[in-house]
Amino acid sequence: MLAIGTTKNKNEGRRRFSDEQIRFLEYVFETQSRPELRMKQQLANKLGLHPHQVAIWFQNRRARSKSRQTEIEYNNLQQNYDTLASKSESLKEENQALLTQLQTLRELAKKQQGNITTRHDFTNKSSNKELSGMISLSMTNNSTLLSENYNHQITDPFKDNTSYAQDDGRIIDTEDQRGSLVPNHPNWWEF
Amino acid sequence: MLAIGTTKNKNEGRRRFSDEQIRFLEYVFETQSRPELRMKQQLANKLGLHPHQVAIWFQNRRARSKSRQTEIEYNNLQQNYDTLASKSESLKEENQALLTQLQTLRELAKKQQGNITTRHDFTNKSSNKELSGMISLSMTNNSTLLSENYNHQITDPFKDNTSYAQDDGRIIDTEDQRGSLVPNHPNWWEF
DNA sequence: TTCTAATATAATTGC
DNA sequence: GCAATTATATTAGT
Repeated sequence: MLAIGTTKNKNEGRRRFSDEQIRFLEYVFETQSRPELRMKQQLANKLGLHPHQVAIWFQNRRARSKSRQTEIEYNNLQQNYDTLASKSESLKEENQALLTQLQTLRELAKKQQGNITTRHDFTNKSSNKELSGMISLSMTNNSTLLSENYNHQITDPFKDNTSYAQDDGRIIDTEDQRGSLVPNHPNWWEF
Repeated sequence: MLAIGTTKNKNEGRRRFSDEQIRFLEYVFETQSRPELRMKQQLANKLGLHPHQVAIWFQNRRARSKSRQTEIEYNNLQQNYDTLASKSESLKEENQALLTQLQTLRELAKKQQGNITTRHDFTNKSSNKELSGMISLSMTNNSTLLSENYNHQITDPFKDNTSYAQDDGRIIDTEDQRGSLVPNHPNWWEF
C-alpha cells in the first residue's frame, strides 16, 4: 500500500503531512471547508498537529479549491466559445443563402413586373402595386443587408427600429409583426 | 539610491528581499528569465543573497509570470466571446428580418400569381413559370430555415454559475477514505 | 543516475 | 480570514 511515506513518519524537518493526515483533513473539508475553531483544535489533537497548522491547511485548501474552480470556468468558457463560433458560422452561411434567394426573387419579380406594366393590363391594379412595393422594399433592404459590418441596424419596414432591443438576446415575435405587415396606405413601402 | 526599504535594511529574520534586490532581479528577469548558473552566482554576490535564493527567486518569478499569462488569456477569451456573441446576435436578427421579408415576398407573389392564373392570362408564360418555381424554392428552404433551431440559445454561458457549490472540485481517493479513516459515528472526532 | 523544469504544499506577510 | 508570496518538497521529463 503505497510504500512512500514509509521512512520519515517521525520527525526530521518533516514538512508534508502524512497521507493519513491529509486524508482525514480532506474528509472534513468535504463537509466543512471552513471549520470552527473548536473543530480545528480537535483535529489538531487527533492528527498530532498544531491548531495553527490545521488552520493554515484549511486556508491553503480553500485557495486551491478556488484555483481549480477558476480553471474549470476557463475551460467552460473555452467550450462555450467554440460552440458559439460554430453556430455563428452556420448563421453566416444561412444568411448568405437567404440573401441569394432574395436577390433571385427580386430579379425575377422585377422582370415579371416589367412584363405586366408594359402590357397595359388594367386588371387587378392593386395586386400589381403590391408586387411593385415589395420589390422596392427588397431593394432598399438589400443595400443595408449586403453592406459589410451591418450592425444589426437592419431596417425592418414592419416595425419601429427603436423597438429592436440590442443585446438582450430576445427573439422578435414574428407573429406580432404579421399583424401589421401591410399597412393600409397604398404606398406604405415608401415611408 | 531610493531609500524605500525604510526600516529593516539589516538582517533580522527578514525574509522579503529589499526593493533594491527585487528591482535588480526584475531587471535581469526582463532579459533573462532563465539565467545561467554563473549569472545567478554573480547576482547573489552582488545582492548579498545566497545563490540558491536567487535560483529560487527566478523559479518563482517564472511561475508568477505564467500565472499572469493565464489571467491575461482568460480575459482575452472572455472578450472574444463577448464580441462573438454580439455578432451572432446581429446575425440572428438579420436572419429574422430576411426570413420575414422572404415570407412577405412569397405571400405577395403567390397572390399575384393567383390573380394572373385565374385571369387566364397567357402572355409571358415563361416568366410566370419562373416566378412559380421561385416560390416553391422559397418554401422548400423555408422548412429548414424556420425550424425552431434558429431560436437557439446563445444567450447565457454562465447560467449554471450560481448553482455551483462554493468549494467544490477536490479530488479525493474515495476508496481509501471509506477504508479506515472515516468513522460512521456522527461524533467521530471525539474518539 | 543526475539535473532541471514544473508543480504541490506548508508557512509568511500584509491588509 | 484571505490574497499574494516565499521557500521547500516532490514529481516528471530528458
